[in-house]
This record gives sequence, structure tokens and C-alpha cells, in this order.
Amino acid sequence: MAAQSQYEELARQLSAIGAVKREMGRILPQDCPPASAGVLTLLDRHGEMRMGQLAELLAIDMSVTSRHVAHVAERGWIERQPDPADKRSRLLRLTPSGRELLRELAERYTQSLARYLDDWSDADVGRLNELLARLRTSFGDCRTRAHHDAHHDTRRDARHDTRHDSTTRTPAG
Amino acid sequence: MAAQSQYEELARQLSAIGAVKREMGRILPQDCPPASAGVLTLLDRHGEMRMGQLAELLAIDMSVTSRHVAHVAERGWIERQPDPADKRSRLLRLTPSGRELLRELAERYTQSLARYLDDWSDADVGRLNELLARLRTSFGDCRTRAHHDAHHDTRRDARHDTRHDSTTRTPAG
DNA sequence: TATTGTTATACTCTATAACTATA
DNA sequence: TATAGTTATAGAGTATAACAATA
Repeated sequence: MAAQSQYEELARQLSAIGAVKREMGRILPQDCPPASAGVLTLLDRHGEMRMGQLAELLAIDMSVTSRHVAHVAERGWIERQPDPADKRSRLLRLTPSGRELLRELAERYTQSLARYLDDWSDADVGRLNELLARLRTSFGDCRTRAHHDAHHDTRRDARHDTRHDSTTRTPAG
Repeated sequence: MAAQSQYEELARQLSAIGAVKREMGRILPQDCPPASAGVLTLLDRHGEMRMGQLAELLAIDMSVTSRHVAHVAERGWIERQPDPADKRSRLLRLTPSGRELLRELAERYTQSLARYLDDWSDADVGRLNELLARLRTSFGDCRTRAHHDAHHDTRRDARHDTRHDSTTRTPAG
């Protein structure tokens, strides 16, 4: 439990961090908006999956996910195969072209961050990564709880967790 | 200098942190979108200022700032007085009504974060705040450097880099 | 001529709701 | 009936360019 001023400061930091995100977005190729990069990255990390799973990992509505997926599919970066187990569903999978793009993206991100953060130690970057992951988990748990038992209170207790990887999951929606 | 995998992970964390921002945005009053809250917060922190200064603190284009400012001015949360030293400019200042709204916002942010982060220590929240502030500074400093040294700028694509905009934008604070 | 700020236009991202196909 | 996914529509946020008024 932290002091009130710490919470207010965190709210300010979160509101301002968008500028960093935008700056990172500027290094992306013309055809690949940030949302597309996010889709490809998650498919790389977690492997083949369905729309619904991807939407949950992205922490956005499936309608939005659907359009992001259409964008990357139109450019040949992913394939959408019918799911043999459920004909309503489609399985998303990276193509070789998508993997090639991901290599390019990783290189650009790395070069850009290496330049911006040249005076950061490995430990500092690691600490920031850990805290951001934990922040997302804290919000994600809260949302999952609110979603599954919307009429219950908001105490943190039962953690019936059906997720496979809580560290890479994002909250909100 | 950190390892490449750390940079890639940071890029991913930044891309995913938007979900937390959106979740925080949901607690705001109907009339007050996140951008308005940002404007009010900066005017509270830094006091009376001009459009250009505010745009720099927000790290967004002045055209965008102009519309955010119009929104909060229409609702009586700030005043726009002509600058006696430069008739092209207007000085922005919080009104009592704006300060009252800020108190409300601070309370909502605090309550929400206290609920989401109930298992975070004060030290953890403080560390995250420090690292986020430092991250924004690193990007802001770098952007300033890049602007003064434009021919060493390798981060952009073949994109139209038509920024004759001389205002050096810093991630907000 | 250059700068401050506004407005018009376009693009990205997201949410809600209506719709289809299948379970 | 319920669920997986798509599409239509609306709203917030941002960038670029053209413009007005002033320096």
C-alpha cells in the first residue's frame, strides 16, 4: 500500500508515457502500424492461436482485433486457417514473411532503444520491464475478476486462473 | 547499455501498457477525456503558461493542444487571457472550477490505483515512478539531440520528415 | 519573413451494437 | 440459446498543411 501522492504521480506518469510510445511507433515501416506489430509479436511469442485468445492477450475488443488481424493477413504476414475443431473459429499463424518482418522490427526497436537508453544499465532496463509487467498483471487480475464476478466485491482472493501465461497478458478491454 | 533481449522486451511492454492507460481513463468523468485531465494537471504543476509551452510539455503538436485547450476552456476549467507581451499568444490559467475538478480527479485516480495495486509497496510504486520519469527524460533528451543534429538521425523510415517545427517536444511531465 | 495559434483533413486506435455462421 | 468472428458506426487522439494575426 503506497502513499496517495505516489498514486497521483503514477497516474501522471502513465498519462505522459504515451509520448514515448508514439516515438517508438515512428520507427515502424510504412505498412506496419503499431497495432500490427503487436499482433505479430504476440503470435511469435505464443504461437498459433484463435482470434479470441489474441484479443485477450492484446486486451482489446475482438472487433478491433479482427481488423488488426485483417490488416496483417492482407499483407501476407499471417495465415488464417479454419479450426478443424470448431468451424466458427480460425487459427492464426505467422508466415515466413511475417517472421522476416518481425526480425526487421526487432532490429529497429533495438537500435532505437539502444540509442535512447545508452546510459541505462542492463539492470535498470530489466527492473523497468519487471515493474511494467507486474503493473499489467495487477490491472489484468482486477479486470478478470471484475469480468467473471461483476456483482461481487473487488477483494483479491480466489485466483482461479485459467490463463496460460499471465506475464504476457495485458489488461483492460 | 543493456542486452538486445531487454530492449525487445521493453518495446513489448510499452506496446502493451496502453491497456493500463485505457483502464485508468475509464474512471474519468464523462466530460473529461484523458487529454483534458493531462492539460489540467500540467497547468496545476507548472502554473500559467502559453499554448506553445503546454504543447511542449504534452509532447504533442500545437494543433492538437489547441483543441484540447478549447475543450477545457469551453467547460470553464481554464481561462485564456491575452498575453500583454505578445498579442499573438494567450496565457492559460486554471480557474477555481478547474482546481475543483483536479481534486476530484486526484481522488478517483488514488482510489482506483489503491484498489489495483493493493499489494504493491510504497517503494515499488516509487521505483516505477522514477524509472518512468527517467524513461521519458531519456527520450526527450535524445529527441532534442536528434533535432539539433538532424543528419545523424537514423531512426526514421523513408518517411517524409518535414518537421520544420522548431519546437523541441519533450515527453510531458 | 518568421512565429503563435487555429482550423480543416486524414489516419490510427478503440468500443458498442448488429449481424453471420456454427455449436 | 450461446459463442466466434465480422462489419458498421461513433468517438478520442494525433499529425500535416493551410491559414490568420502579430512580431
